[in-house]
Amino acid sequence: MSTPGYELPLRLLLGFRAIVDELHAELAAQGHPDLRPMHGFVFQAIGPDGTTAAELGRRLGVSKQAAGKTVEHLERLGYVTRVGDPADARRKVVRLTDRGLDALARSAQGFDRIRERWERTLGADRLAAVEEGLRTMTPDGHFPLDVPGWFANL
Amino acid sequence: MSTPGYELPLRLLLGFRAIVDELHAELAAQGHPDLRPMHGFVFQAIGPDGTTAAELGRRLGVSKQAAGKTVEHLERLGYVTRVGDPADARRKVVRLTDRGLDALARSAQGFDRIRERWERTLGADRLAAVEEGLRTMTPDGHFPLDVPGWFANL
DNA sequence: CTAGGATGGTCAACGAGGTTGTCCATATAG
DNA sequence: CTATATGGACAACCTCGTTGACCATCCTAG
Repeated sequence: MSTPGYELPLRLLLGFRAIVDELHAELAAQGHPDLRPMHGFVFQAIGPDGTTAAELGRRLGVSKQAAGKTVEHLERLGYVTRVGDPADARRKVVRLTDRGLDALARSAQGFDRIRERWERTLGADRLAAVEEGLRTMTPDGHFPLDVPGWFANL
Repeated sequence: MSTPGYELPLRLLLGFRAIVDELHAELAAQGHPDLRPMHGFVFQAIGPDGTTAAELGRRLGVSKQAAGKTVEHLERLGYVTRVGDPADARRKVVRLTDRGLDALARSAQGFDRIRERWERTLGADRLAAVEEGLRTMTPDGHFPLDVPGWFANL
């Protein structure tokens, strides 16, 4: 009786979830209790130069209205601001605030800490084997940002 | 420059997504277009002998009401039936129909096929290293069904 | 045998977050 | 200048998970 095929995707999901849950517990303890898993993808999609709600919706794989609601929510939480574009009166550019940048930095540090914990538990070689195997089996290059839209249909 | 910590969860998610998308495409082409990715895990949780909605909720980590709604939905799609338990008039046992068993069998075969493809690409030992590492780092026992809500809400 | 607690199922209200449809303001191409 | 495309906002609706409440049924301790 070999390993059943369903175990692999299940473990992948559980691993992702375990890391994300741990990260958000850290973030909550560091002054970001309202951040949710999808917000990291939203911050990445906004990018350093900011973007519009419509463009954000395209990047995230959701409608512009849904993106607009998310932006409004993050604005209430103080993570983003919307400023009018002098070059185009229709556009309202969404930008990360200092608080948003702080959350982004803490997320990066948190992911590094969690990886170090995996490394201590598994050992450097076994963790490297996992990462190397996943690197081989998953597409390289740009990480897709349409995760929120994809997750909704799960 | 060592591996950034954010790569691991991203690769885990990408791997999960790749497998699930591939299986979903197969199932849709085999007469199960309404089956959504997480339903396979629900079928696994129901098991060959059937269960109650309350027990299903416990196994999936959601409320009994949510499990009941999922059962109702799967019942409309023809994948499960609910039959009264003669030994306990409170219980309504959820069982897989022939269609449900067919979907379960095709899912299992699909997952196995995809795992074999990973094994051919990575080699048996490297795939085993990935699975073993994930097995070490992820908790046993729960097939989380609340994934969409988890991703958006917490 | 009965009283009290635990368990299973269902109904109702709510919230988060997504969707489509519509409308208006503004840009831009022909 | 006009026609089309785009960005933003509003409204109605859907899906799905949650909690709270309620009732029927089982089980166990007196």
